[in-house]
Amino acid sequence: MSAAQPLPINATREPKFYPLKRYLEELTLTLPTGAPIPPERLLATDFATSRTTVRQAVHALIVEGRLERIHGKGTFVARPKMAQPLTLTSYTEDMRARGIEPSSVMLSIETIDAGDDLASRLNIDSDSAVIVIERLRLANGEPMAVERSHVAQQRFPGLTTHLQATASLYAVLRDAYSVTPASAEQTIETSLATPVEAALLGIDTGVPVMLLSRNTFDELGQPFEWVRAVYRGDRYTFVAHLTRPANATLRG
Amino acid sequence: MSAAQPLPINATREPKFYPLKRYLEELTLTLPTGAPIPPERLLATDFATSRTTVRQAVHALIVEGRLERIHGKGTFVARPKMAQPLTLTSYTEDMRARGIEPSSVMLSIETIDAGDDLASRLNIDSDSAVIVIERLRLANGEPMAVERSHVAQQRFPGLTTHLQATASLYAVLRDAYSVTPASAEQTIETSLATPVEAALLGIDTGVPVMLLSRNTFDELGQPFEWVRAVYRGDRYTFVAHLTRPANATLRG
DNA sequence: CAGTGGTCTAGACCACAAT
DNA sequence: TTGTGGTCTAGACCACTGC
Repeated sequence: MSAAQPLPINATREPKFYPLKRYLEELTLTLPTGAPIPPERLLATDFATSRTTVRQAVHALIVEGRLERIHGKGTFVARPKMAQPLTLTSYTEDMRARGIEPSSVMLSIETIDAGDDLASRLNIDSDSAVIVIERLRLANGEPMAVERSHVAQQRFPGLTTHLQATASLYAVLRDAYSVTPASAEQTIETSLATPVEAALLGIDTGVPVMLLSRNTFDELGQPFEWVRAVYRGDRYTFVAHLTRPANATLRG
Repeated sequence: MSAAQPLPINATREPKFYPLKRYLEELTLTLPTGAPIPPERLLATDFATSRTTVRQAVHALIVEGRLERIHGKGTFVARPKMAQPLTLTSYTEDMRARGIEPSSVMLSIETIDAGDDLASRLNIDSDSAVIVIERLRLANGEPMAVERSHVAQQRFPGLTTHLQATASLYAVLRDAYSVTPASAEQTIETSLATPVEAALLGIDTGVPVMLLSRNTFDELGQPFEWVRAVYRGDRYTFVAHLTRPANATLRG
């Protein structure tokens, strides 16, 4: 750990929408879930500002999961976020454990050429065929994530047919191919919803989302799946339980 | 896993800034890091749109870490993101391991009353004193995160004095109090930078950030620290290595 | 000084909901 | 039809950089 450094910190210029945002934030604390806040045009005149500025404040609270807009109806106090643990238990298990009814919608199953990137992630040849399974994940009927799983076709022959019967990929892999996930390497970063993702998740284009990328390994340490999933940033919190690596030095 | 459900998916209406965003995204791939893109006013006339719309496209790419704006100079191609592993190794260790020079700036040390929330997180009384340590984390001199650590004063008497000598909290806890982190529970969610956070991190108010909240436990399972940190969403990716819980059922 | 990004405004017009 | 949110515009004015 180095000592203090010259600090290039700028002055704090508070944007004009910020006081309004704080006002609305407090309002959401006093109002019950589902209660409407005043219309944008009224807030604009009341706070002597433009509607654009009002919308900035409202937008910030929507991204933070405090407000919800309904086109033509109004803007309302939203329900609190859900938590998603960072474990290798399944989406179904995790949701059930917290009393949420999970479901999935199969959006598409297609076969593509691996290409260099997918080939190295799945440890296969670049010209191998890869099955791409796209699913929408829901919790209590509300869209939560769009998930795209990639597996090697040569390793799971007939997988597409098996998936006609069950939507559960991991159940098929376990029952038909005796493959179970043993470990995974996962990254999480912020991203912005594309128009397609936004439409599927029922959010606006360009709002912040959590981009999850996971490489899943079997008991032999072989990668058998690569997943790229987009989670709603306004409805999800990821939770991780950490333990110390055996050889770690701790100085943080 | 439930079967398919009625799909409430809206039509994909692509916003006007999206084609321009794609154009600029490709441009960042052909240009080297640090190269400027055309000025906003020029892009507006070239693409027959308003400057507001141009700024939306540029903003999206800034949030994604592809572009960087410098006031009065221009907009430039940014460097790629860094990765932050989700482990209990220290910030210093993690950064050094990937060839990045870490540093910290102590922003403030103060003592406050615990209150109900902090009391339950640290397993102390509500009227106990809590030491709050706020630090700015940097990598190669660039601000990466603002971290606020909370520890019980009664457990670490004289901590404030110890911290005058070293900025490293974990080193002091280990050397002076024989406390080492054994496990932690951590959550990650998206948030928006407040004006203060934005000023410290050198980003704009309201851009997406990663909000990390961590409760750290010692070898006896006692919580000794609660941390709340804000990481730049445009510069960071969190990485987690997962292994399967012994009793987990896997059906995902 | 000219050129760049930063902020904010007033308003037009569209899309959707409720009546 | 009225009232709500959704999108986009043209432009004013400010702040900063570099000459």
